Amino acid sequence: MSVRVRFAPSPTGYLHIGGARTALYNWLFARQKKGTFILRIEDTDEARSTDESVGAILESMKWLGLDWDEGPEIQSRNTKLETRSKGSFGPYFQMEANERGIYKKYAEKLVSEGRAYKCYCTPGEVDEMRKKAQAEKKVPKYDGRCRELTAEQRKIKEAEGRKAVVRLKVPSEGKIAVDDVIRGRVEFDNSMLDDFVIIKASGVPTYNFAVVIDDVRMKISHVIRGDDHLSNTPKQMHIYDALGWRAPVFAHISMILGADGARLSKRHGHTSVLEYKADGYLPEALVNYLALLGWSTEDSQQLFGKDELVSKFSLERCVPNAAVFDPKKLEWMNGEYMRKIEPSKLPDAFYKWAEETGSGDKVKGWDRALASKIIEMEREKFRLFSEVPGLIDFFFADSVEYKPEAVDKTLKAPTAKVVIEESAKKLKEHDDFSAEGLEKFARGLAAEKGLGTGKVFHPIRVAISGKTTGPSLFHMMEILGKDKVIARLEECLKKCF
RNA sequence: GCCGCCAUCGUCUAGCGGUUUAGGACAUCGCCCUCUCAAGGCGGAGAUCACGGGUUCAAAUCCCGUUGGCGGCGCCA
Repeated sequence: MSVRVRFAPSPTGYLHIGGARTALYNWLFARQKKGTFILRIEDTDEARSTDESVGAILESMKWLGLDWDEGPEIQSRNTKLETRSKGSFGPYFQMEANERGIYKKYAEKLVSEGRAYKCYCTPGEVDEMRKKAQAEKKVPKYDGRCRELTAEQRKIKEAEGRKAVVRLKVPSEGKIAVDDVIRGRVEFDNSMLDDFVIIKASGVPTYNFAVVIDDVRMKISHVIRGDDHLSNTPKQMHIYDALGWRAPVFAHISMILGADGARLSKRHGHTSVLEYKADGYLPEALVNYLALLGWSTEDSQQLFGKDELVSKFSLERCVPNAAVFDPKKLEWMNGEYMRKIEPSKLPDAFYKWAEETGSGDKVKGWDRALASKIIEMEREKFRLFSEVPGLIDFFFADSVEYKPEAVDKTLKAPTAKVVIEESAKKLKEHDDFSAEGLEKFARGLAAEKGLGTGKVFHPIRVAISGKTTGPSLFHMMEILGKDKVIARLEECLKKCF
C-alpha cells in the first residue's frame, strides 16, 4: 500500500507553529516512504475562511520547503494567489468539492440507507436540549427527536419553512476504538456521542464529515494530526463505519504549549511562521527545531540536515506528551544554521531577507560592498538576520552614539583621555591603515606610555564605536578608514570628556 | 460537569524490569582562549523519574488509584 498523507489546515488565520509541525511531520513521513504529500484547504467554515489566510499558508509552506505533490490544475480559481507547488497545481479546496456536490452525494446515500436522517430542529431548539440535559447533569446532547420522522411529518416541517441538517445515527450503546500509532488503542463510549450534524443547513458539510469523505476520496493511508483531534476521532470512526469504509492509520501528535503550560497562542509571542521569517530565522533552523519538538532519536541528536530528518524520522518515536516551545533553543539553533552558511554567501542571504521581509529601510544608506565585507567578518555574531543591522550600523552612522555603560566602564579611566588624544594626533601621521599596521601602532603607543594594551585598546574602541562590544578593533579601524577614525576620536574628545 | 490524553533536570528529550552514582541538548554558572563581544574548548550546578499503592528477587520502566496539566464535548475546524 502506498503512503498518502495530507496536511489539512483551515484558512482562518496564519499558519502557526503547531500547524507547521503537523505539516512537517506529514511531509517527512511522505518523503521517507516515497509517498504522496497532499495539501488540502479545509475552507468549509463559511464565516471565517479568508483568501488572505490561504495565501499566508501557502507562503509559509513554501518558505519552509514543504512542497506538496498533487492538486487540481490551476486555472480559474484564485489566479491572483501564487498557489502552485512544484507542478502546475494548487492545493485541494473543500469548497470546490462541495460545489461539485460530492459531500451531499454521500450524505444522501447514508440517508437512503437509514444511517443518517434529516433533522429540522433549529439551532435554538438544539441549544435548549443541551442546556436542559446539562441542568439534569447529563451529557449535553441532541435528543434524536427527528430520527423517526415520517414522510408526512417531514413535509409539515418543510412547509413551515424549516431548513434541514443531516445527522448521522450514532448507536447509543457500546464502544468504538481508535488505534493510534502514538497512543495505542483508545476506546470511547458511544453514549458520549449524539447524532451529530454531517451536513449543515447551508448544505455545506461539517468538518468531521468532510474530513472523512476527503481522506477516503484521496486514499489517505495515514492521518497525522494534532492531539486536539483525538476526541473527534470516534465521530469520524462512525462515519467510516456507516459508509462501510476502512479507517486509515491514525497518529495523533501532541500539542505545543507556551512557557506557562497553556496552549501556544498569541500572548506567548510570535506564533505565526511568517513572523519567524520576518524575525530573520532560517527555515532550515525552524524545521530542525520543530522536528525535535515531540520527536527524537535514541542518541538525542540535535542538528539534522533535511535529508537526514527524512531518513531518520519515525512516527513510533514521537512522544505522547505535550511540549513547551522554547524560543531560546530555537535561537541557538538558528545561530548554528547561520554559521553553516558559507561566509561569502551570508551577505547576499542577509540582503535577500531584508528585501523579502520589507526590512530594507534598516540598510538604507549602507554601501553594500562595505556592508558585505563587515557581515562576512562578523558572521559568528549573528543568531538572527534581524539583529544584523543593530550590530553593524555604527559603521555607517554619521556620528557615534556613545553608550553610557561603555563610557562609564572605559572612558572614566584616568589614562583614557590621553590615549585618545595621542591616538588622534599620531594617527594623522600614520599611513598604514591595515589591521596589522594599526595593531603595531597601538601596541607601540602602549609601550611608549607604559600602559597595558587593554588600557589603550579599550578606550579607542569606545571612542570610535561608542560601545564595548564589536569586531576586532584593528579590523574595525581598517574598515572605517583613516578619516573616519580620526574624526570619531576627535568627536569623542568633545563629547565624552 | 462528563469523556479522553499526558506526567523524567527550568525547557526539549534518552531510557522500553537488572548494564543508571538516570545520559544528551538549550538555558544558567565557572574556567580557558582572547583587544571587547561572539564563537569555540573544558568543567559545575540542576531530576529522591508528580504522589500513593501494588506486581516482582529487582521498577523511572508493568498495573491500579490520586493529584495536576492539556484537549474535546458546535449547523468551528
